[in-house]
Amino acid sequence: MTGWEDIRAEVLRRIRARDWPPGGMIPTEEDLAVEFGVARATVNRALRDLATSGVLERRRKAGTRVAALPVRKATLDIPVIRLEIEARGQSHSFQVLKQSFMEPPVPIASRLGLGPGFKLLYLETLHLADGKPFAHEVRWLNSEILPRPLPDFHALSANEWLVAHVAYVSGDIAFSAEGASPREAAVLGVAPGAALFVTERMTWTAESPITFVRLAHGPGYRVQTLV
Amino acid sequence: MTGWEDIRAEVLRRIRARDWPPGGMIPTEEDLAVEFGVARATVNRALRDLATSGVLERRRKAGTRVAALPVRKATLDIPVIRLEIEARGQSHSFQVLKQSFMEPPVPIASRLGLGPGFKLLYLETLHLADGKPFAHEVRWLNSEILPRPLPDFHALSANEWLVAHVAYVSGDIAFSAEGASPREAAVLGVAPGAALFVTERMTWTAESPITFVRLAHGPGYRVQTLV
DNA sequence: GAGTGGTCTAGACCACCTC
DNA sequence: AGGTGGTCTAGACCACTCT
Repeated sequence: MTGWEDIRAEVLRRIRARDWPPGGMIPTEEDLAVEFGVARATVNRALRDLATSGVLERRRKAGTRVAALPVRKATLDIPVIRLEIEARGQSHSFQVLKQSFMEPPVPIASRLGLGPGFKLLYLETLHLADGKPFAHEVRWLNSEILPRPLPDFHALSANEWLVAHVAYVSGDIAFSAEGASPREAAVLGVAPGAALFVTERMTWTAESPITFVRLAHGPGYRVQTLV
Repeated sequence: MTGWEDIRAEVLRRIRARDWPPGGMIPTEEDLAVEFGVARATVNRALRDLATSGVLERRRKAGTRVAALPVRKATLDIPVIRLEIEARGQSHSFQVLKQSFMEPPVPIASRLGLGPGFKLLYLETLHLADGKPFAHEVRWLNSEILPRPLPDFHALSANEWLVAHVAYVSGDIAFSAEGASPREAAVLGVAPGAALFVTERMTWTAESPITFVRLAHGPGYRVQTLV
């Protein structure tokens, strides 16, 4: 009954027990395969998993060592906002506060790699959980590459429409803390300057930017992870 | 020249091209292996990777489908604070502001699973980047399970000593935004109530809590990820 | 140059889940 | 009950990088 997860557990045990101290080398895959009586591929699977979570550092020829200063890798789930609210047992609704077609501010245009004069669809939305303000969303959409016809974003969340109708995208995410602007304060019902948790996302198709989203969450919002 | 990464790329291309739409089934591993002319294990590796990043959903017997509402999985690197500062080309230093042995506040004690009357080592530290305040750290250490002798934490960062001398640990991480307390404001040189980015970490050995850390970062701090 | 991890193969058995 | 993904094996070749 020796699977790769058993081997991973045993390796972790030895690291915790300091049989294999931080910064030290551990035996080769082949040695471990012999010791545990499994194929090398099974050991490889276990060690590879520990390397992707930052516990081990592996290099060809150099071998495998226990990470001295482990860069912990944490995995976060970034769910669709409706699911996030429903997972709390609350009901999700939203209001489109503003919709227009205009040139984005320079910082956003440059981050999307767009020249001056390029217009984007702008959407400002308030997300509500059980009718109470949950997050303020500002979104810039590259309408040129969106499939037609465009839906009525007052009736359908832009996020979910994109997920269902636009190709799977890659992108990056950033978290920060910012003081609430007067507008955000008014919309979210907090004091101006109150600490907001801000999530910024940029998404792309293979070649073109699709959307930039900024989500500002009110007090009490947490992003949590299990390591 | 067909490796599992090529297959992952081709599968992603088909999803992006909507050959395989969101929520739809894709062929079985065996079919794809035949089509691509590789072993099933190679296809499995590619699809497994896409499943862990949230693009695909897989179930035995049910098969593999394109995620309809993709819960994006983002991976964050949580480096040791010294490395984080040095990676910006700045130099790291720190000052221990306070050190004592006392009972923690109830919320922290309960989160660590400790009964009343249990005393912990308390450390309050200011981290500096190029001499300027970078982050304010509050740390509670379970001194009972620490190896002896304890070092002089004024000379050696508690974090790095722990990494080097205590068993590799598991734990969880949470991010939030909070207004600066008067003390944090004074120490970090910001206005009281200013938005701080807060990272809270709890770490454990197999059985016992080791430490609770709260890091408050000043304005401008971002946590970024590549998806 | 040589040793190490990275990957692939072809086949097999199993656990699980839908039918 | 049967089909699907999850995993393991034994062997092989390759890429990288340290010496």
